[in-house]
Amino acid sequence: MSAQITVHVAGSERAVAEQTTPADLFGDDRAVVVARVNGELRDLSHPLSEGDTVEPVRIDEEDGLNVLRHSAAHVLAQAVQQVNPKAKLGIGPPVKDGFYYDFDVEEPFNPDDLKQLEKVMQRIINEGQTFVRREISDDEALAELKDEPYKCELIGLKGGAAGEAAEGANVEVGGAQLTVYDNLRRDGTVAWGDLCRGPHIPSTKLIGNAFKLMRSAAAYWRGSEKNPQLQRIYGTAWPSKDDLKAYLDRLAEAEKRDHRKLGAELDLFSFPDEIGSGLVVFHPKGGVIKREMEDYVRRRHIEEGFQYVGTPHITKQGLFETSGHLPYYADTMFPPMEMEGSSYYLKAMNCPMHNLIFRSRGRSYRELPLRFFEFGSVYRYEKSGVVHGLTRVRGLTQDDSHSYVTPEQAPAEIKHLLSFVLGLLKDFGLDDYYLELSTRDESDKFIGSDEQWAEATRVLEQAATDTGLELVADPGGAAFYGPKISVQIRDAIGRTWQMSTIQYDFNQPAGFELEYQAADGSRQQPVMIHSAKFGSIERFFGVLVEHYAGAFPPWLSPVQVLGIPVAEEYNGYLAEVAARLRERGIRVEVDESDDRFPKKIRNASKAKVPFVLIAGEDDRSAGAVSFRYRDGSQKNGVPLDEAVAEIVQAVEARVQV
RNA sequence: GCCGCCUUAGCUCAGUCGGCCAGAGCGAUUCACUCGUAAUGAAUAGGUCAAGGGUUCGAUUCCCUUAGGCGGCUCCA
Repeated sequence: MSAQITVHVAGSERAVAEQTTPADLFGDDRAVVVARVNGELRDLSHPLSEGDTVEPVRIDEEDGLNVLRHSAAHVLAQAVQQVNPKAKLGIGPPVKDGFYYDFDVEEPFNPDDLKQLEKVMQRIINEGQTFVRREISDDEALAELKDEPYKCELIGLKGGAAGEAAEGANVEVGGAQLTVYDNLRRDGTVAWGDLCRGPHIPSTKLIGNAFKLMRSAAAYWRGSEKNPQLQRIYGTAWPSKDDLKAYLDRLAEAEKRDHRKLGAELDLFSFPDEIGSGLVVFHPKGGVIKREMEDYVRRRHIEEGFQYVGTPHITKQGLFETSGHLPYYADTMFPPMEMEGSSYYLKAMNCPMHNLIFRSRGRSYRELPLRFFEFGSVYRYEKSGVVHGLTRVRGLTQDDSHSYVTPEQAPAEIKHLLSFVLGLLKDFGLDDYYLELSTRDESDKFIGSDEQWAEATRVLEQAATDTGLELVADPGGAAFYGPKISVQIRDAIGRTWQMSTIQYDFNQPAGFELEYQAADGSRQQPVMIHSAKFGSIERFFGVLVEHYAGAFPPWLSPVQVLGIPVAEEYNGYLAEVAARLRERGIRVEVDESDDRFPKKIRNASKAKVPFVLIAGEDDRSAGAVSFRYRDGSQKNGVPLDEAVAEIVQAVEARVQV
């Protein structure tokens, strides 16, 4: 009988034999894949020491899923090197919903390769190989991995630098002690090994058949454009086949909401090649939605004390020199047009022009806060590979505003803007978002003094914290002239997009020598606060399409009411109904086509019209209509007055139906 | 911008291992049907197979270039 040690297991003390492992404690439960020992994740085979606190980690909790996916990434790498021994390993961390592994290979992977690799992976998984940890010195590792140049590079960077080496690199070389994980076959022979911090699941068997390779893509080594590109394979792995299926179903569902697909199906907008990449045209139905959005937001701005202004789409170069933009953004602006001895740029930001409006005459402290607002169309040369539907375009319209305030007024103005922004998002039914605070880092692209930055950041952070919303730090993400708060919203397939922004700017007022006369007669420099509520009307539009899956609330719906006669005989009656609705400002159409009744219902359904009004003999003789709602439910024989009131009410209240 | 994949009718997609007139469904148009809750039937029109160049007796098919799209990476005022 060996010596006893005392460990804390899931809250209670237990005396166990020396060399006891978490596997001994939790081995009966196959869902336990690793252990948390004194707060650190460990393999189930990790021998416990006196006084250790140990907890089981299940495969379906976050840490467990990450370990499962990381192990699946190892199996992928093993499969790749089995098929192509010349493939060099990059890194292979778990990511949201899956994992990836980067490889340096002569030929990029194609979809058939992925199918083949899945088969090889399945064989490895079925073999039930075990992951065995082995400590190794730096020199031994460099010798053992002499054919893996990327791993050797990581060894050189390990420790403090590993976190910066690449996103995910610290799963390979975590702390001071390097470790290798060997995959052992049932007979004890080593099938494969990889430099890795671990931990891993005990056996490849646990991956089961609940994994799938999703896609391949190139990725820069250690995330830098200057480095060579490796070939990345993305995969997903889940505790069970059902979980995998649920995930794939979720992806398919999200794809149906994709605004690019719905935009074409619902005839909202398109991107004609003839115009150019990233340049959208709104069709009449999309135009209705866009106009409703703009009308509402314009009205709200005016209610909040903004003055509507207008500025041109192009400007001479000097303006962007004064604003300080040109040195930073010239390469993301469309190249200039030469005319009459001047260089004219397409506008990429509105603020300099608003500054000129401010500067057009003397300003008094009594005018502050002075708030300018417009729908400003800007053009940005987005790289060809990043243009994406309505969410990343080259021509966009910002609902852009600039508040000119005294430094003392800034905190209140920021609070005012933030609550205005969040109120607007709520009016549009958006709720899946978080706040991000973008600040400066050590880079020299940021201008202004440390004190100015600290003050601006403090003011923004306070306002953001006061909302009580989730706040994520984004160091280095600030504009060159000042920090910003942004609202990040999630799209149908989980990508997040920056929408509203509020930026604190002490630099442009200096560049433009903006000033106002204070009460004591002195001349003072205002602070300007940039804010965009939708951010970009195009992007906001795209997010709305996905948020509602095309089934817009009535106030935004291109067609709010569609009348469907049971037979041609009732076209006239429905035309009268439509006229009454139209008097109340409702967008209403009557389907007088030759289609048969069920076909008309189907078309209305596909068009996601919020209110379908049906009329046949029963309805006409009663002076009524029958409602058919989007969910297929019915309300028959509704008297006309009531029907009109219900529809008008729903539109005015901006509710979803 | 980089890497990979893709581009056939308005839309979704077959097809051509290089060979007569390139197909379907939906949509559109016309005709018939007048119908009570997600597809009535028939006919017709619609394609320089993304564009340009090359190889070939012959290219929508193979090669190159360009444009556009998709998925990532990098970037994102």
